[in-house]
Amino acid sequence: MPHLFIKDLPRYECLLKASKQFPELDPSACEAFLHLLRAGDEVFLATEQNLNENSISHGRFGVLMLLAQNCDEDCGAGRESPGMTPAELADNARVTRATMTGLVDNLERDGLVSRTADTHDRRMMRICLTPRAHEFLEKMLPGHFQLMSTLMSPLSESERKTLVKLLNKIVQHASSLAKAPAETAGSVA
Amino acid sequence: MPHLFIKDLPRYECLLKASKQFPELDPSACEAFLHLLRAGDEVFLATEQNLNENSISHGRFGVLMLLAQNCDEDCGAGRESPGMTPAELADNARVTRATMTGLVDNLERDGLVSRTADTHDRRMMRICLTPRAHEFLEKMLPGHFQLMSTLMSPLSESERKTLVKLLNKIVQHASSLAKAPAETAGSVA
DNA sequence: GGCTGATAGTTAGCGGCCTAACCAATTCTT
DNA sequence: AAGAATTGGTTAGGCCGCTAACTATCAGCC
Repeated sequence: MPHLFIKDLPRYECLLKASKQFPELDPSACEAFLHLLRAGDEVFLATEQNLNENSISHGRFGVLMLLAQNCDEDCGAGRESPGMTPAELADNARVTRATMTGLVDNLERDGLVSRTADTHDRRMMRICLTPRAHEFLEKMLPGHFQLMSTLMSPLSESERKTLVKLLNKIVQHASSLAKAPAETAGSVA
Repeated sequence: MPHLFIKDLPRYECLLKASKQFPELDPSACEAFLHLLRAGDEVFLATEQNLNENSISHGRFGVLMLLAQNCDEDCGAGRESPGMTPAELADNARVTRATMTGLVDNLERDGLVSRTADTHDRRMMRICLTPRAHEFLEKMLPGHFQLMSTLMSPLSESERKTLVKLLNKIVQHASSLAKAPAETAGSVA
């Protein structure tokens, strides 16, 4: 399931050569793009491996984290019903509701979440963490956080700040592209 | 299919707060980690959307690119049989052979690649691009390269170099972790 | 020549991602 | 109050990852 379908990134000379054939190919942009995908993949796969050793998928783990976070913070803030709805979960996890149905199905089957009908709006369901899920998170989260620290350990504090700054520039531009794709892409060409 | 299952990244204060509860959580590492996943996702999704408009998936596109590259370069270098084997493709694309079988199945069904038996070793297949695939790539690659340029346009040349340098540090460390996970993780703790 | 083991490719089955289509319940409109 | 539009959740079917098990072919060794 990697994002980047290449084992060995092309050398810069190859990109230069390819840019002769395709004038649209900007070698330094291409290089940065490929390295970004590669790095994202690499750290993703590292954490996924860790999650798999705890017998959970990245998707299901994400749902548990969302529930843990929103339970802790919003319950105190005066929410009437506990947990979250599948629609909220899907929205926050950036997947479709259909996908969330499947994730919740499997989490429920494994006894990590519970589905209960909302009392006020009978269309809605409330998804809540079970005690078992809390135990599970308590046990595996330290290792997960440790791994994130280890993965980022080669960078100093100031390097991390620089990295975040550069990545933010890309993300902000990309998300503005997503809203008006045709015009922006055309104007740059 | 995002790598990062969170719509809104947590603010730094939240990470600080969480680090009180979990001493293993290094807020700046966590922040860098999340931003890296987010940025990788964002550019990946942007290109995927572009590929989908050309009615091809990222996985299949990767296979076509591998074939296009290895045809051009290795045919001249004195390879006896044209194309690549499924095993070579799977290895280079970082997926299993079973996955590659499926990808080639669909590409063959769509008339973009051909499967022929190797004459020397009857266990092997040779996968080749069809003329239709060459046409297809000619038509859609300029837009793909253009999009990569656009996505990286917010960064200057020197910023791109810095980004690549930082990402390389992470990747090199991560891949060394992958070979000896237990010891390295332990020693850093 | 005929075992044994390694290698290439496929198949079967599962998880998780998607879209499209579908009901049930709510809300808006008139 | 009754029909229309919206919203929440699920289902069905497809693609694409994976592992495990299988067949066919090749290579080595007695």
